Amino acid sequence: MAKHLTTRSEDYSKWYNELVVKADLAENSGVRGCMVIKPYGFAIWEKVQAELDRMFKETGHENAYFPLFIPKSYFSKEASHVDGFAKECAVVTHYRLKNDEDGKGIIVDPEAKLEEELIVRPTSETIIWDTYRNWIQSYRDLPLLINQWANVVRWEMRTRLFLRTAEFLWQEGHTAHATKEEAIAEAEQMLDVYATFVENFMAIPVIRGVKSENERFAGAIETYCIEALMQDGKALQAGTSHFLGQNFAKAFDVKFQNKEGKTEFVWATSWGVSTRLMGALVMTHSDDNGLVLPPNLAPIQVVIVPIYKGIDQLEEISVVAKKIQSELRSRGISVKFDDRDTHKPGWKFNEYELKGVPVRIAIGPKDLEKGTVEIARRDTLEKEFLQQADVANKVEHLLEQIQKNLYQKALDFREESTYRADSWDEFVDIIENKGGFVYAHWDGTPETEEIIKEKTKATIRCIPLDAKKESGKCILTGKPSDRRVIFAKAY
RNA sequence: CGGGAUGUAGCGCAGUUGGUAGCGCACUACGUUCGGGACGUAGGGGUCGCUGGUUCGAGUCCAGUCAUCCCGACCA
Repeated sequence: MAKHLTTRSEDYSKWYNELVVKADLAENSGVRGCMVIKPYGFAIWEKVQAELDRMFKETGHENAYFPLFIPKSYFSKEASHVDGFAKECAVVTHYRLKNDEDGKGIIVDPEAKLEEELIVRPTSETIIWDTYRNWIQSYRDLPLLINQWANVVRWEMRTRLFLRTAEFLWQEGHTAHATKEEAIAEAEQMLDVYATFVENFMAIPVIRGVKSENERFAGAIETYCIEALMQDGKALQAGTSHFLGQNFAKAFDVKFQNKEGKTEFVWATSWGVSTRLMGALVMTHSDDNGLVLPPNLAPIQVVIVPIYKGIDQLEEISVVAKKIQSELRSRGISVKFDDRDTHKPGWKFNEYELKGVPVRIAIGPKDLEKGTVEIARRDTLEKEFLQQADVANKVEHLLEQIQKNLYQKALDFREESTYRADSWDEFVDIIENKGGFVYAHWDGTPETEEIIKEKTKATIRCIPLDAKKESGKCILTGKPSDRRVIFAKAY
């Protein structure tokens, strides 16, 4: 499983196994790439949800929920949108089962055919905009700032755990605005929310940019994105925010009266991040010992492992452990005291390393004598002894340090893996032999991008928002270009 | 949908020219252990993906079928 997810040295299966397994659906079901998220993995996702949700609300958004099923006809209303999703939709055609007359089990009742098929949402633009039509009449109803936490289904030809599963969890924001400027500002603001979250909480450095025409979301005028670089040198799109113009407003006839009494179409945005972020987390930080979780996202930030012989010694150690646990908890740190007597200390050390717990505290008989504990950090695997009285201060500080260190390490890696290419040969050499981000000039045409993709498998990840004007020549065609864009092989 | 591979215990795999279904990990019990995945002893667990064929006899040979994985095309 997950053999595609390789570091330079090893594959990620054991890391993933802590979080997720491939869904064990019935054989012959034909459902590929569904996943079961295990409790430990889901706890991380819940932290992602909680923090993002807080940030959405801080920027004025509200949550709502729309139906899973979308009537087929909704999809015919926005042409480019349906083009983008038509090939990967799960379609509900019947609503009833019955016993097979031959007694061979259950079959779909042919008489229970739906008059209009239902599409399991691959994304909710269509049903949401159809609903918004009735919610918006006046400029006073705007802006409409709504987010939905949901699951969606995309029947991909090929799936990859976390990165591209048939069903995945995500949030999708859909907003309506009175002016173009306001909608663009919203799309940019949400990109900023994503970037801030991913960098500060997930400790994953990202580049903010806009997509080229080829990579743009189906139905969008502009797609803003954050792009991250994984340890194997491939790029991963970590989040997108789209300025949809009036495309959906026109397709679904969503109009409002402005202050002058004139009728106008609204301006729209949509934005989303998914459980793919979990894949990014694994592929950014993990090492050969397992997961490495940034403290801000770790369901368990500190684990205390007692080392003991006999129940008497465990009781003595427990007194110290519980004191430390409550000290740390009073500072808002999540602490697990693992006093199971079913596993040995060495086994536990390995288990929590695999799970990526940022800080481990071990307390044994020697520590009881000396009033110390052993403290180990997951990111560097360094260990040291501390006086018990100093633990709370030290750990609080250490968690901050680990958070920063992980970000810095990832950033350093990205810098080392970022290149500038000025000729075609140079470009091909880097893409094929080194991987990473390549800043290069491009003539701005979809045709050129397509040729580069065919030849090297590299695509334009984004046109960075902070790109400086610089005149140069397209690496493929030699035509003039006024700034560099980022190329990479992507997941 | 093209190209390659694979389906045998919960997981990872072996199974020779056809002859009683195996190994490692995990699991259960008891004992000794416990500062980096302990050890011993005794156990439990399988219609060998499915269907059909050849044969006295099929995990093994043949045909079909289903599914999965990897590489492409498609995509967050």
